[in-house]
Amino acid sequence: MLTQRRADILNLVVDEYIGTAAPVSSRALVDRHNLDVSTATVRNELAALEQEGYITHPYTSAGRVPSNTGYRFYVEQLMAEDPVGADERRTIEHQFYQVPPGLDEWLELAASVLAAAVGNVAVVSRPQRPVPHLRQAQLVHLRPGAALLVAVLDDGSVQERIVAVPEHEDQAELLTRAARLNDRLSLSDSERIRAIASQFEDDDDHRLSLEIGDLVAEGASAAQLFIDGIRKALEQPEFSTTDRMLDAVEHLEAYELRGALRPPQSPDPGARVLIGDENERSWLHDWTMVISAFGEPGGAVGSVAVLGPTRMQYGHTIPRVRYFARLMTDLLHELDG
Amino acid sequence: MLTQRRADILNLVVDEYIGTAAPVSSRALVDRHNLDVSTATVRNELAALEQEGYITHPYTSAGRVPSNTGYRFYVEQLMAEDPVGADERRTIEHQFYQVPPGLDEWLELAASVLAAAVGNVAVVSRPQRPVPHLRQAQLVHLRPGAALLVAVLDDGSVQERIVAVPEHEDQAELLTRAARLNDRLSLSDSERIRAIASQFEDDDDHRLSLEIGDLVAEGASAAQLFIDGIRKALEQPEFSTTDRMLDAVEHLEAYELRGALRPPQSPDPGARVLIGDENERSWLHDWTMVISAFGEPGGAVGSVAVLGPTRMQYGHTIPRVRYFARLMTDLLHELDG
DNA sequence: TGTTAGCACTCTCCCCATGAGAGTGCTAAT
DNA sequence: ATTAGCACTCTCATGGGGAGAGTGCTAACA
Repeated sequence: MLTQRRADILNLVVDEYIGTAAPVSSRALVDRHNLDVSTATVRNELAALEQEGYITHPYTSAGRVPSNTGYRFYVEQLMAEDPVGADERRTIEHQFYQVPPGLDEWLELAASVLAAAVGNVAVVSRPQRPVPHLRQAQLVHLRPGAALLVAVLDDGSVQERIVAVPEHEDQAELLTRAARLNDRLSLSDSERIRAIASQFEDDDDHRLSLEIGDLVAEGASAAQLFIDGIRKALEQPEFSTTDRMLDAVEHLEAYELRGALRPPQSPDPGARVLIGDENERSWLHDWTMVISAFGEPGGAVGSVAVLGPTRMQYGHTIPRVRYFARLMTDLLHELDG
Repeated sequence: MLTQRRADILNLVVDEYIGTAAPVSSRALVDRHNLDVSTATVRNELAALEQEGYITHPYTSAGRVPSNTGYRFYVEQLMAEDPVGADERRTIEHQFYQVPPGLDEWLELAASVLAAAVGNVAVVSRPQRPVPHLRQAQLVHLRPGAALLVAVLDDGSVQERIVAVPEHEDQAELLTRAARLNDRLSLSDSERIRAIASQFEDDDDHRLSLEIGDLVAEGASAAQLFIDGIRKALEQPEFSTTDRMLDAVEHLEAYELRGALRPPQSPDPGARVLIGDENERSWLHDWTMVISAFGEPGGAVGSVAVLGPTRMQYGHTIPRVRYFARLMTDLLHELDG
């Protein structure tokens, strides 16, 4: 366990480093926070903190830089949170009421506003149920023999696919067919739908049921993502060389991020912080991800996340991620009436 | 008009510069293409070409670099096209048959394969009609008083929105209502729908018609884009400084690209080439865009485009953009049966 | 008149030495 | 336990110098 003074110094080191992105010297600590000890004493403490693994040296005689362990300790014990003030809340919420109400619009706006608030990449995923159920299927006649199958799921997402239908059936007949299918399949998940499919005597009903089952299953896998703030994040000194920037650009795409966000099972009131290699994906080993879930337990659940260098304004970012998750939960409620 | 020899030399300069990204010297031209004149003669010709604006000097004594005028002349008169060979065709087309048939899948694959083929950014837009018409609308009951309005347009796109419905109506009643609306609105464009809306006596029918009109109008504005190859493009020496790379990253997003691609009115058999400031958008002044349209005249039309530095392998890129546009047209046919 | 050899001149780019500056670690004194 | 002092280390910015690449010009040549 750290002595009080060491903890205080560690706190200052992390704060300072987060602010300046430059290794922190004993002199800087003493001068800028009028400690009543000398630089030599601070140096001794710094050496001790390094011994215990909370900070490191980039080279022999530069200042100190927090290690991942240091950040972890900072986040758990030291950090002063910078809460979202009433004014800030108002400004943010105001923006949501200026946009036509709609889930996608709000999710996109959330990513954009959050990114601006924390100066890093923000990612918001469209909420979905872990196991979506069919609400209604529809067949839209395209031409003889082909129709667009549209499935609306209970998390509000819409999946579509072109399917074959009997040559002679027109839109009216397709409506009857869709009604028949809905009667049997509505409110079932993909497993159930596939099971029921085999009970249809009509070959086409059977085949279409399987297609519907596929669509419902697809709805579970591909959450739509809203991403913003890439440019801002890349401006930070961590990406001052083109190769680092290239690596970042390569991974900051929906496809990769979807994997990193992995659908949450239920909303949680706090925010998880994954520092460096605490994240499984190796491309994130120089990144920190602050992530929270929103939505109703048992209902559709989405994620709000911020990605940035491990040198991140934790005290600022974490409350904001938490706040946005709560805000999205509230907005979701509003949509549900 | 350029003398034959000057044109030949310009051709070599552009070829060489495209290949090496380094200013081209008189020595390089003579050595690598065993010209039967001396470097001094070549230098005279280069000076003349510079006089006429086809090439420039980065500084007094470096080699020559093509100007935009030079590229333009090259593309129109000099360039040797590198046609898409039978093998290459086979390899590419094979990939499309390995993927489950579906418009979105194919568009995404096209962006990816094209990007790989030309080593630059590829953008493919989902085809849409200039003035889309409603094919069918559907109301999916969500909870008392609210439903998901789903509109399928005649270019196959699906738009959705949550709308208010009378409190007491259940799914069955919504079906009847939707049928009634479809009867009147189906096959109309947004203008027409709005006009018809006012003819409904029922207030809710009126309001819902307007909502449907909105959805159809939205379908015209926001073409979905498939983008790939950013990383590859950014690896080129044109983006060797972080600020240039940042600028590129900032603009290579769906939002910006949508503007640059502007929906084509009809497919054209060739490919347009916009070099540097031939493109209106100022952020593209260091870029070249090769763009072609695909689809049916009078039907849904999309774009295939490649974006890269003005120093681009035109002879390689242009035939491939043309080829992919044709390929997408064919695949579209296939989907239409 | 077009072509060429020769040469001075220009500009970049890499290398390296240099020195200032920042910061530490250690020792000895308090 | 703290501190002053100091030697030592490492980075980074600066600038000089030289090699190299390439041009433009001139004068000779076919």
